[in-house]
Amino acid sequence: MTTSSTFITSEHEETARTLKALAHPARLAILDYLALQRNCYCGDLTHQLPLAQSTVSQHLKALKEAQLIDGTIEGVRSCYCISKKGMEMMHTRVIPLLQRMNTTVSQKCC
Amino acid sequence: MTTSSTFITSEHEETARTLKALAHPARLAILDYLALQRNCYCGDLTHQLPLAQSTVSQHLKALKEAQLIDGTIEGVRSCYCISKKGMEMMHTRVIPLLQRMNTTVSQKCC
DNA sequence: TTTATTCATCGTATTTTTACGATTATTTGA
DNA sequence: TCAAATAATCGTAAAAATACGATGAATAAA
Repeated sequence: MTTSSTFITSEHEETARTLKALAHPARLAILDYLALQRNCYCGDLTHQLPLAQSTVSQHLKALKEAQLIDGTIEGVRSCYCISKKGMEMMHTRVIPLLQRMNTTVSQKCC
Repeated sequence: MTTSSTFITSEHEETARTLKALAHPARLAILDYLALQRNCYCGDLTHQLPLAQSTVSQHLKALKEAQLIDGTIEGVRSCYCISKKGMEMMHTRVIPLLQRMNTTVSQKCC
């Protein structure tokens, strides 16, 4: 399903990619933690989450590929934080799309 | 991953379920169409989307189970529309969670 | 009554996601 | 130099998502 028709736009495809990266309880928890703590290491998350280190690393990779977080190597560790660019995208693309679904809904329609 | 720890809250799990239902280009397109048209039948969508009728029906089911749309049988057809209740949940749960990720982001942090 | 229309559901194949342990690479500390 | 710590990556197994055609159930039209 990468076939973009006029009905399914590139906006739908791009937004769906971002939403897919967000759509996991562990990844939401990681983002919430980062929002609160400003930044953290992979190990911090591995201690908090009921998941193996390799799984946490994998979730971080997914968030990074979706440009929702940034990661920097600090010696032997990796420091992660919420991506400013990703948050901009969230406010310019994702949230507006979700909000415009509300426009014509006034009462029961069918 | 249904193990709710103190780190992964029920809010994260519930919101992830909603986001997962949203995280597909065809489903976003359906919701966008419903927001514009107010309501439509399964057949309308099947004509528009590059997908088989059974697949469209399956996507509609996913949206319905996530309480994002309502469906009513009208004779031989099924009429779908955006769920008022689902939109309320979007504004009280989903969007606030996405927005609070932005709070502590001011500049590059790692 | 018979036929056509519409849509949900079933069965199934394929792909993707999720999770884990093991391994590897890098860096720090002894 | 050698051992420990940290995190990424690899290989892999299991589960979930996605898509399709075929079928079935219900209604409407002939």
